Amino acid sequence: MRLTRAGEYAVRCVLYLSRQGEGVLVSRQEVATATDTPTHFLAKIAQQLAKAGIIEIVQGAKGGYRLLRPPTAITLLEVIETIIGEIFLNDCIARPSSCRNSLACTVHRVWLKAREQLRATLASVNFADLLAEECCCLNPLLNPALLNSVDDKCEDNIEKINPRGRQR
Amino acid sequence: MRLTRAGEYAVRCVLYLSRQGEGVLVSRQEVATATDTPTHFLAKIAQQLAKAGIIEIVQGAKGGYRLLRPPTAITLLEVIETIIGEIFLNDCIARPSSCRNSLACTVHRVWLKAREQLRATLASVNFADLLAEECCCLNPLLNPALLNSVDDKCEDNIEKINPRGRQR
DNA sequence: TAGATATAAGACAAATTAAATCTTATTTAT
DNA sequence: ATAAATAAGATTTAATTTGTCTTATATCTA
Repeated sequence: MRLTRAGEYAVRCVLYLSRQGEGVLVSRQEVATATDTPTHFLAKIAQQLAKAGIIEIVQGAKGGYRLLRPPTAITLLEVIETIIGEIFLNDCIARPSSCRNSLACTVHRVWLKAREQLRATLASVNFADLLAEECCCLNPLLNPALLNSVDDKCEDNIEKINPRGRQR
Repeated sequence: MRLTRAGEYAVRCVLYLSRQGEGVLVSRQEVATATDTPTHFLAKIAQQLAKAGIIEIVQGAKGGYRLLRPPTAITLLEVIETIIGEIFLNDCIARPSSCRNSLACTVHRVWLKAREQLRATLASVNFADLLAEECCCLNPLLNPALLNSVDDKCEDNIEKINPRGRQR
């Protein structure tokens, strides 16, 4: 029950392109190096992002990728679902035909709420928001707008999970 | 990004035991048949539930499983995390050492919120709640308490996902 | 106490999914 | 034309999930 690595790579890719600016052409090689993504894997991810109208792929020598929209117009949910498909959380909701037992069906209502909440949270953040801080764990100058929209116990949680701090 | 089948089976198992009542001994065979779970797979799941103090396993002839607590004292989150482990949603939060790129780290804050919301939603429902209705898709007599605690657009969503209705 | 019946525990195998790589083809700048 | 870049998809590798099997142990009943 977690985001796949392909999803993580896609987020990094769009974030990197957002930092360079809308419409700026960046080579695949540069993106791959900067985001620590295997080049050929990035190619596949980029193709999906292009199909979704998030980036444009420029072929040929001096080719590369460029963001097609302003970072404010791209949500985290959109990028993630472009790669891993619509989020459903459980089979019972995703493929109702797989649910042959009425007992299992009893939990539908809860899963639907959980799913909608999760999607709403991811949809509430765009890439300009994400760009506003280098890293939420290290940067002491937190963006107030972001603080409002998300859990303000972030530091505590990160501390709890990883007491030694994040490594580069 | 979804609940595993083992998790689904665990929910069905605890739900079935809840229906029989706290402390009532039910054979593994009966649970397996009723919940449509492979017997040996159920055995493994039951062992985890037992370790977590949710059920008791009685060995020997006339053995089986029994619920150790009232259904009101068992949450959906507890059963699910007993089987699939603590919910983290993404690697970056689960294993901070896997996050070598500060770009990826920027999304930590959002994932933490999403994760806490999801866990809170699953923790807000106990097995007495779940037992209150046979199946949220079919039973017209919905439990008002449940309706308050979860998304009231359930029917619409289910309709949207599966227009032909749920099959047995 | 012996035999039957049930679960315990964990090894093992199959299936599925995810991740990464590789190859051939195509596109474009120079 | 050539070089440099991506396209597309086949293939491989790895990880995870699911399911099965075997041997051991416990308990009821006769």
